[in-house]
Amino acid sequence: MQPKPGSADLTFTEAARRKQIVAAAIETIAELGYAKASFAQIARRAGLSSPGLISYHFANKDDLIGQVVAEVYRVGGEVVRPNSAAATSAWSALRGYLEGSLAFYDTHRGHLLALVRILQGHPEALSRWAGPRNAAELAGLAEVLVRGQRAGEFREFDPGTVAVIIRQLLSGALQHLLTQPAADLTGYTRELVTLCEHAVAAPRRRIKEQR
Amino acid sequence: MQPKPGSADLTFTEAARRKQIVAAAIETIAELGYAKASFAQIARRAGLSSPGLISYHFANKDDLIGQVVAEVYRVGGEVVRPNSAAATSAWSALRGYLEGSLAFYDTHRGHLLALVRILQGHPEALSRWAGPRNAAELAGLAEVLVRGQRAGEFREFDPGTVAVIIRQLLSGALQHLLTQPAADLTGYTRELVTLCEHAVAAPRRRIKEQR
Amino acid sequence: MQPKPGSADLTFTEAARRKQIVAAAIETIAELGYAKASFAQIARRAGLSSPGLISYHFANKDDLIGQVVAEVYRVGGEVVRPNSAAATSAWSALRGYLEGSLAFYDTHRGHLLALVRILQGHPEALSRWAGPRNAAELAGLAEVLVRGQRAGEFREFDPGTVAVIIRQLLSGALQHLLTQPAADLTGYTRELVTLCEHAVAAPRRRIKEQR
Amino acid sequence: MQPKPGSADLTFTEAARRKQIVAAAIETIAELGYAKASFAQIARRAGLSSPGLISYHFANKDDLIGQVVAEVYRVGGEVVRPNSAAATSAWSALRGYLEGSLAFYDTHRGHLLALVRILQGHPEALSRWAGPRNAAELAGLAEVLVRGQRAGEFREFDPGTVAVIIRQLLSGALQHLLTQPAADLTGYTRELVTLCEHAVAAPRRRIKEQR
DNA sequence: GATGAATGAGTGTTCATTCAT
DNA sequence: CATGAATGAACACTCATTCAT
Repeated sequence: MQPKPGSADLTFTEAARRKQIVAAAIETIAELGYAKASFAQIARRAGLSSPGLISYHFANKDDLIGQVVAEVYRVGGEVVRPNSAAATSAWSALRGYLEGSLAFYDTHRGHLLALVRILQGHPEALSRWAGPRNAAELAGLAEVLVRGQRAGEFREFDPGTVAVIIRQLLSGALQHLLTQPAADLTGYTRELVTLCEHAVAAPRRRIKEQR
Repeated sequence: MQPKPGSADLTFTEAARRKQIVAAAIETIAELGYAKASFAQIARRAGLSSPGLISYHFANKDDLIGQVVAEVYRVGGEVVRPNSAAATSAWSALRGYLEGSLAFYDTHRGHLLALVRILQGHPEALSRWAGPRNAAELAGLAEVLVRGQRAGEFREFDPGTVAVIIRQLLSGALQHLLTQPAADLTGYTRELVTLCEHAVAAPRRRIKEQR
Repeated sequence: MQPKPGSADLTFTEAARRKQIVAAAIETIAELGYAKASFAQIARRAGLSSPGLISYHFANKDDLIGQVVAEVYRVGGEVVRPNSAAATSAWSALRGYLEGSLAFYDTHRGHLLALVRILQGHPEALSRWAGPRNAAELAGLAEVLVRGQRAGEFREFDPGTVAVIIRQLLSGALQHLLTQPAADLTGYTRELVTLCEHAVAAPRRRIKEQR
Repeated sequence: MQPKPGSADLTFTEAARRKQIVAAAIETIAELGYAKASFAQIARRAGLSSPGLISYHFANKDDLIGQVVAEVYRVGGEVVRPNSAAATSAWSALRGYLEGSLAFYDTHRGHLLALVRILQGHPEALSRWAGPRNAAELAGLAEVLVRGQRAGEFREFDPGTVAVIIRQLLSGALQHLLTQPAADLTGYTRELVTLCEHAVAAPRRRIKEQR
């Protein structure tokens, strides 16, 4: 009945409408929370004449929400990736990833607020949409850690687990940012980066004095 | 109209029913998420004849949810506190807090899943119920950090910020646990504790070689 | 199941309870309006342990409300009747009835507020409870009017109709009193009595035979 | 969300539906009383598929009820105004107002029954919807009375109070009409008009014998 | 493609009434 | 006689979704 998301056969206006609706959905969810982001509200923000139009362009509410999640990850990937890709040492890659992520959180609060609220409000959002993407991100991060260990930059630890922990430090930072919008981001970033450095760094030339 | 939560003057059956309903609410929210945890669902799980019975025992949905939050924090306090109270050094107190929290997360996944979903789904849950409690917990944690710094156990850092970060490491661990129920908790705990140790420990006898 | 209102076989405590509940019902309805006067509210004001007790003593909500109406009319009859019974001329009887009614309205605002709210809120209250009583009152009033016409005190008019109109002047006055509690009752009474006098008095020839 | 009552931008079907629902509400309230006039009952009478449709067209129950009140006053104004506007003398204006009102009451019993029941059943109906309109009507009536007094048509009295009393005579007549649908309206009207005439008329050609 | 009217299941909450104790 | 727990129908209101035009 509706045009399906098979991205190939979308009219131009189709695609534009979908983008417009996704953007309105992000704005709405960020503003009202997931639970109160009804089609009516989203349609109002998108300047649509009726909530029915959303149903016309998306198969489901889940379909729309899935697109929203995809959009946020897409933008995030675009922004953060170059930040760590250019790095030479593992630590500078890690640092780039941390700082890039935090900067992205700061400049795209609306997107991330929407994402967080979806992940919180939709019981299956995590497993359906975020899970795989997070796994990929985690894998990339773990790879950097392994590289750092091999290069002697990082101490011994289980790279998978530590990757998870670092990832969660970032989630925590995001939470902090969204909850306390006035927080001192620069100071927070510095403290977090330093903490990570201490947490993973190999004891420099100090093997004998190890406790 | 309804018997109010002034815990003093509750009938025995009243108290039992309330406990039963709170338990069913925890179960339901853990299973379905906050948004879909309707009185109808909770009543079904509690074996009640009608959703109206919940309204009979609780003034509000918020009243019930508040009781759920209180219950989770109550249990958590009971389990975690002794773990760090007995400690002598700041580091062993911190370690006890970390390990105790993680153990509690592990043994009470349902409770914590419900709590997390409430904090995510209810727009005022954080400010109304969790905020004060978290602040108290953070203050206690910061105090331990300061104690450690004075005793020379911990390096120099801003205790408030690092307390926030450590708190978020625990939230992250909880998230991990709830998301990946099959994860190796023992390994994860060990890694997290080690990471924290490196993150906060003072460089022993290495003041001169400081970066 | 319940003791029926057949007033004969009531225990002493039974009767006392019923009076108490009726009084609480009057108070509640006057205060909250008919629609919000739930058994729970009435029971609270009566100091009863449960709304169920009202159901125990009255067959129905309608049963209770009927008793409330009866009580108000009973008190009203007791207060107003002597006021006009002692009169000699028809006009003084009429005047006594008017002034007595208004005085009763003034001193028993709670009772009358409850009565009015019942008559307004209960779709069948008028036909079931108030209708017959009003008819009786009207008949008495018409009788006075006829007496006055025969005595040459009153002009020619249809006694039944004018009785209705005078009755409604009183309803109007009551409405006024309940709506504007600060109104000047004395002035209002004087104006109303004068108006009635002009409205029914026989033309001229009365300058000499003035009341 | 819903089309708002800004009567300008209503679709044709919108307007029709709203009229239909208002009409059904009037019918329902007249029949069942305000308290039992649920959306379900109104929807049934309007032939709607679900109560939800009413919520779709009106923001609130109060919104709907407000429209009902407005409608009744609108119709009433249309019918009664011309009746007294054409008058030359104060008395003929007053008479026109009385007769016009009574005629309107007679031909629109359903509308007025609904209005009365709303004013009685809704705790804020009077202050919110009827109060201002009644005040305006009273002011107009008092003006006529003053005019009559200045012209020597009416005796001395407090115009405000007598306006209230006359207004209440009409309310009383309405009450009578609604309560006793079989009553002889013509006779009643004649009697009421005569009574008012006597009640307010200046003693004719007896200026010298003035009390 | 787009519109707006409609649908119907679902929400939390209230309340008279019942009944075992 | 009295209690308090329980019941279930009813309430206004919300919302994703459908569909004729």
